[in-house]
Amino acid sequence: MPELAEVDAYRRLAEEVVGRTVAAVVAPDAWYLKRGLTAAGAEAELTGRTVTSVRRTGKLLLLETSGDGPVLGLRFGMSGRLLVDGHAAVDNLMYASNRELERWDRFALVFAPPRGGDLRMRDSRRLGGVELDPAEARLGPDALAIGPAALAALLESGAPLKARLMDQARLAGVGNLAADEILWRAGLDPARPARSLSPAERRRLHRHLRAAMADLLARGGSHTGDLMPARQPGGVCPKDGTPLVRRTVGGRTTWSCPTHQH
DNA sequence: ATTGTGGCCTGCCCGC
DNA sequence: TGCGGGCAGGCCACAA
Repeated sequence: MPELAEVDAYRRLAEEVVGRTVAAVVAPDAWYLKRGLTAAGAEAELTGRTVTSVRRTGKLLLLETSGDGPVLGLRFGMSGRLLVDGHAAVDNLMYASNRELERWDRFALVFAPPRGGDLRMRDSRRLGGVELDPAEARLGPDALAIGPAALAALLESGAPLKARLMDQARLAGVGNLAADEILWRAGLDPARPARSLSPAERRRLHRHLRAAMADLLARGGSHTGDLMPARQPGGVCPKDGTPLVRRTVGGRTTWSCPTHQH
């Protein structure tokens, strides 16, 4: 479930390793290394490099390294957590075990003295991954920064509105929980064709997109939305009390209110 | 090119 | 008490 809100917390945590130099790479899980990367390759490319800055686009966390070193791209999938010096950024992750087991450590940078310490990815379900120099251009604008014109452009499609919001190539950072929250706040039916929105509805969507993402970020997670507590069997709309409807839209479990979402 | 589907992976929870 | 099946969703390969 790490969506934009969680990965941004990871980014802030990862700031603590800026200025530290990689002494060793621990990559015990070959599956976790993507796009041809190997443990030996990661070791060769990263050892001796200093982390110079940390960025985030959508759900992708990026660590820049010194000299002509690679950009390290970290994806967290559903259950990935980030730990720096043994501390986690997010206490409670939905749909993932919150137990702390070292056997779920899939990738780590160990830093050289004097600061030492380490940065670890702990991912029970192994849906995340690590790559060097990820193709950042394949991601759309970040959901916290997208403007109304860019949003209007990505709505030029007959695909379901929700599928469009979750298309990371067009809008980076909105996951399933955030999408439900945004559309619930905006009063829009997730299954509507994206291009069917009127100009007024597009403006409303843009406003709620920005506000909802900022709220989730401030509250500390994509599971902190106002819709979230009702997003379960028997749940009723927190706005009007209508029993929520559960459907699959865009291939994802979708909860929405049949009364106020049109 | 665009859009939709299935599968990856694993822990957890339910019902028997 | 154990076990099997269903479920969660980010992402990618693949099909239409």
